[in-house]
Amino acid sequence: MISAERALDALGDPTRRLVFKRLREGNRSVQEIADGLKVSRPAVSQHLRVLKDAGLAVVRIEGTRRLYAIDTRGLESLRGWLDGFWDKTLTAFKQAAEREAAKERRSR
Amino acid sequence: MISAERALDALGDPTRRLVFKRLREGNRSVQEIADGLKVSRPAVSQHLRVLKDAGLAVVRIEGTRRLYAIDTRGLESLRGWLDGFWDKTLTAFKQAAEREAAKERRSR
DNA sequence: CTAAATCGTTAGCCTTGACTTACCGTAAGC
DNA sequence: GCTTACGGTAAGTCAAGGCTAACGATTTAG
Repeated sequence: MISAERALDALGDPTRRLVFKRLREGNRSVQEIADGLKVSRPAVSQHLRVLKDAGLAVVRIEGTRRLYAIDTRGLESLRGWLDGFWDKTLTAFKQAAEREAAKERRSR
Repeated sequence: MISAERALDALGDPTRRLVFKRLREGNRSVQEIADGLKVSRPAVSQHLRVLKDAGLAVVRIEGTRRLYAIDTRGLESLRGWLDGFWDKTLTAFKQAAEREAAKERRSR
């Protein structure tokens, strides 16, 4: 099971989001991902590890290269978290509105 | 305009997520939110400021109390970011698959 | 078999930011 | 007026983690 909270923690860093966005361009090596970014290759490597542990990235080893790509399970987990949060927010709003209405009736 | 990146930064902290979740219970004062959490009231106050700046919370002043609630605009921004990311990921996947297919045809 | 390329890992530095304590302003109640 | 409750802000501490530099393992090329 992939934790949405882990994914949120992972995406809470701006540089890591840049790395994550570059994963959309398909299977890329660490070097390719690091090029164009302002941080060193080891930094990118560490960010990729966090993304992988959070279920947001997958690796495929090809010779000495490691090709990273997006793991859609992390995105699905995030979407689920967001949907659930949205639902609970709406029901809470509805209940609050009903309480307000009841209070109105009592005071009238 | 509300930035989804700001929202992601804000939700990248576990304690802040706890504060955010408590906002679903309706209009709550800072003291009420802090009760049940393991951090002090000023800490909660700072978290609320970050959430507010990120478009995830709104305040309503009532006497000496400030009632915080969820700002749905932040959630909508997040959802938009996630949907856009999902779309671009899929199209990138599709393009990659087409490139793979073209390579297959060439090698045959 | 040697050399180069690729990437992970570790150590250490240093910045960021989460937290507490203390203080101050403000609004309501006596 | 005075007091009490509520909450934002400042100052300071401290741990988390992001970064670089150096090293090591593995694979491919020649």
